[in-house]
Amino acid sequence: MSSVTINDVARQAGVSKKTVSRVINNEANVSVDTRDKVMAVINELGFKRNPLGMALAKNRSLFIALLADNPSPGYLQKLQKGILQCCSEEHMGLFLYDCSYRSPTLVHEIEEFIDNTLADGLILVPPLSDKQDLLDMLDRKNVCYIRIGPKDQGSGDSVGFNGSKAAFEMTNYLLQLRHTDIAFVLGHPDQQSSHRVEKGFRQALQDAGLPVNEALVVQGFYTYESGVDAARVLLSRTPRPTAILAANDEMAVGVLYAAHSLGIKVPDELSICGIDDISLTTKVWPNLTSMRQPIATIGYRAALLLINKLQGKAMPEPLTPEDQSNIYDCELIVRDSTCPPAR
Amino acid sequence: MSSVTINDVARQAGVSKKTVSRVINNEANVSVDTRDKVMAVINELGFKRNPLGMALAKNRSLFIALLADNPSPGYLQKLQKGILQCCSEEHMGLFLYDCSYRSPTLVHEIEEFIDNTLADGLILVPPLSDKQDLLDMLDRKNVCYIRIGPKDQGSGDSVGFNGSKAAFEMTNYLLQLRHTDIAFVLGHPDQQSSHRVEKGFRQALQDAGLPVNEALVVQGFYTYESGVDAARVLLSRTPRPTAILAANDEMAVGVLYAAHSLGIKVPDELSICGIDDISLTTKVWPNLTSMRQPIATIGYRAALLLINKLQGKAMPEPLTPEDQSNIYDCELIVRDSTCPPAR
DNA sequence: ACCATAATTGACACCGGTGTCAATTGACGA
DNA sequence: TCGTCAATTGACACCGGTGTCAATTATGGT
Repeated sequence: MSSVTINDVARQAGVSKKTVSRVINNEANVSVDTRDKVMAVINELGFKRNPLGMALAKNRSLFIALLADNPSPGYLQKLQKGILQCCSEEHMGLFLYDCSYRSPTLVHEIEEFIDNTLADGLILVPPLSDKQDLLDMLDRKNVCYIRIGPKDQGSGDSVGFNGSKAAFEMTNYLLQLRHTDIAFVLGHPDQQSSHRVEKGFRQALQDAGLPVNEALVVQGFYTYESGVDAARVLLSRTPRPTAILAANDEMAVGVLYAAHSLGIKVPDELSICGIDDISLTTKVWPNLTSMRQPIATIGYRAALLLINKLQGKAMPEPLTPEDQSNIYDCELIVRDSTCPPAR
Repeated sequence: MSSVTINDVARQAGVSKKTVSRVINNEANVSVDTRDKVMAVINELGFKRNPLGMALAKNRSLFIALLADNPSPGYLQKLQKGILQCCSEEHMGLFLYDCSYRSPTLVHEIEEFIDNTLADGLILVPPLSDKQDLLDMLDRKNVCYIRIGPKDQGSGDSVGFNGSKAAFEMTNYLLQLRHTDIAFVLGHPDQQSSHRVEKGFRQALQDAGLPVNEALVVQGFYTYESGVDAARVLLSRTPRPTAILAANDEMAVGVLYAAHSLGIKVPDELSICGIDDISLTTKVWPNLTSMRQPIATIGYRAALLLINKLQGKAMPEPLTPEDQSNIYDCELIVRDSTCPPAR
C-alpha cells in the first residue's frame, strides 16, 4: 500500500491540509491559483483520498449494501448488474449480504451486519422488502433504504414493476390466442408483488367476461420446485388447462419441466408463459414467452435513488413517467412456448 | 445512528479507553475484574466497535472483495454463496465488483476500485484469475488475493477443482456406456482450467486406446451461446457424435438446446453431459448428467484462506487431503441426459 | 490612501479507535 | 517489612481526513 496522504500533498504544495481538503471536495472559496497548484501536486504524487478517513470524519461511508435472500437466481443476477453499474459510476462500494428469509434471527443478523460494515444505505430485495419487522428495525436505527417492489410499506422509497399490468397483458395475449382454460401459478403469498400479479390475471379474465376457474389457480412460491409441483397438480385436472401462466419465470420453467416429464408437448398441447424474462427463458427448450421486466434498470434506479438520498441530492429531472413513479412497465416477449390451443 | 463510542464505555466503566480497547480485542494483561466490569458496561450500553475507526487506526479494514466478470451465472451464484457464508462467520464484509474481462482499462478500473473501498483482500474468479497483468498490478500494489482456479500463476494462493480428473472420469463414464464417437466442447482458451479439462478428456480416450477425432473437438467459450454454436457444428458432422461432453454445464445446456432445435432426441440419439453441476442442470429437460464440483465449498475455502492470511493466522489443520491442497475433486452425478448409444 | 467588507487560508479540535511507553499496582522472596 | 520484577493501567500521539472559527489577504467604494 503506497498511500500518499493529504499531509504529503499539503506539505508539497505549501498549503494547509484543510485547503487540500477543500480542493478535493470541490468546495467554493479556493482561489484558482491555489486550486491549480494543489491539483498539480495531487496528480504528481498520485494522491487518492482515503475513504476510511473521510468516512470517519464525515460519519458517512461510501458503501451501500444489497440484502437478498436469493429467490430466483436469474432475477438477482440481473438486479445486481444494474446496481453495480450505478455504484461503479458513483464510486460507491457495494456490500453483499445473503440472508435467509426464514431465519428467526434475521432482523438481528442484519442489524449486526450493518454494525459490522457501517453501510450507509441498503437495497432490499423481495421478500425482504416486504418484511415489516425488518423495516421497523431499519427505521428505528435510522438506516436509509430503498425497497425493490410495490410502494406500500415502510418509510423507504421503492422501485418496482407494474405487476398487475404485466399479468393483465400476458393474460390478454393468451386470450387473444383463444385460450379459455388458463391456469395461474401464484407467487409467494408473503410478497406484495404476488398479489398484484394475481389481480392483473383476474382482471383480464373478468374484462373478457370469463369466470375464473379456482381449480386452475394454485399456490406457488416463486421457486422452480414450486412451479414443478404446481404444474403436476394443474396438469392432472380435467379438463386440462391449455395454458399456464406462472407469476415468475423461475416457476414457468418448472411448469415446462413438469410438462416435459408428463410427455405433454409444449406449446402444441400446452402453452406456458411467465413473467420477468430472466436469462433462463432462452436456455430452456422451447424458449419461454415472458413479460420482460427491466430488472437491471430497476436495480440501477434503486441504487441511484439511494445514493442521491444519502448525499442529500435531489434526483435529476425524470426523463420518463416511469422514472417519475419508479414503477416500470413490462414488455411482452413472445417466444416458442405459446400458441393457439389445439382443436 | 445511535453509536455508543469507546469513550462512553471508558467513562462509564471508570477506565481509560485504551483498556476498553484491550478488552474488545481480547488482549492479554487485563485483570479479570477490569475485564468483567468493562464487559458489563459494553453490554449495558450496547457498544459496538466502529469498524471504520478500527480500520483507520490499524490500517486494515474488515472488508474483502469479490471480483468477477460473470462467466456462468449459476457458477458465480454458488461461489458467492460459499464466500458469503464464510464472510458472515468471520464478520467480514464482502464487496462485489463486476468487471468486464474485455475492457482495455480493466486493470486501471480495478485499481481504482481498490482505492475507493480499501478492501484488504480480493478473491479473483476466472477468467480474471488468469489475467497476468492484473496479477502483476496486485503484486505491485501489495494487495492480498486468492485465485479461484489452477495454481500456477501470480503470487497468491489459489483454490480450485481437479478439472482434468473430472473430465477424465466423465469421459470414462461415456466410454463405459460404449460411446466411441465422443465430441468435446472446449472452454475459453484464456482460462487455465479449460486446458486441464481438455487434457483429462484426451487422456481418457488415449487410455482406452481410442484416437481423438479432432473434428469432434471444437472451441467454446464457457458461455451458453458458445455451447449452442459448437453443437450446431458438431451435429452436422458425419458420422454424428453419439455423445457430447462440454467443458462446463452452461455450454452443455447450450448443446442440449441445439439438439432439441434440430429434433435430435436426448439421450436416445445423443448423450450430453457437462461439468460443474450448476442449478441449471436440473431445470432443463432432460436433467443433465454432470460432474459435481463443490463450488460453494471452494468459495468458502477461498474466503477462509484469504481472511486467515490477512489476519496473519495459520490455517487450521486440514481435515482432508483436499483442504490440504485446495484442489477439490468432482463427483459424477448421473441424470437423464446420458445413456448407451443407439444401435 | 483608507476603511468596510468579502474572499481565502490556516490552526486546531475531532471522528473512533489503536500503538507506544511510562507510571502504577500487586505478588513474591528475602 | 522492603525491594524486585511482572502484571496492569493510562496518557498521549496518531491513523487520514473534515468542521469551526479566527486570522489573513484581496476587493471595492469614497
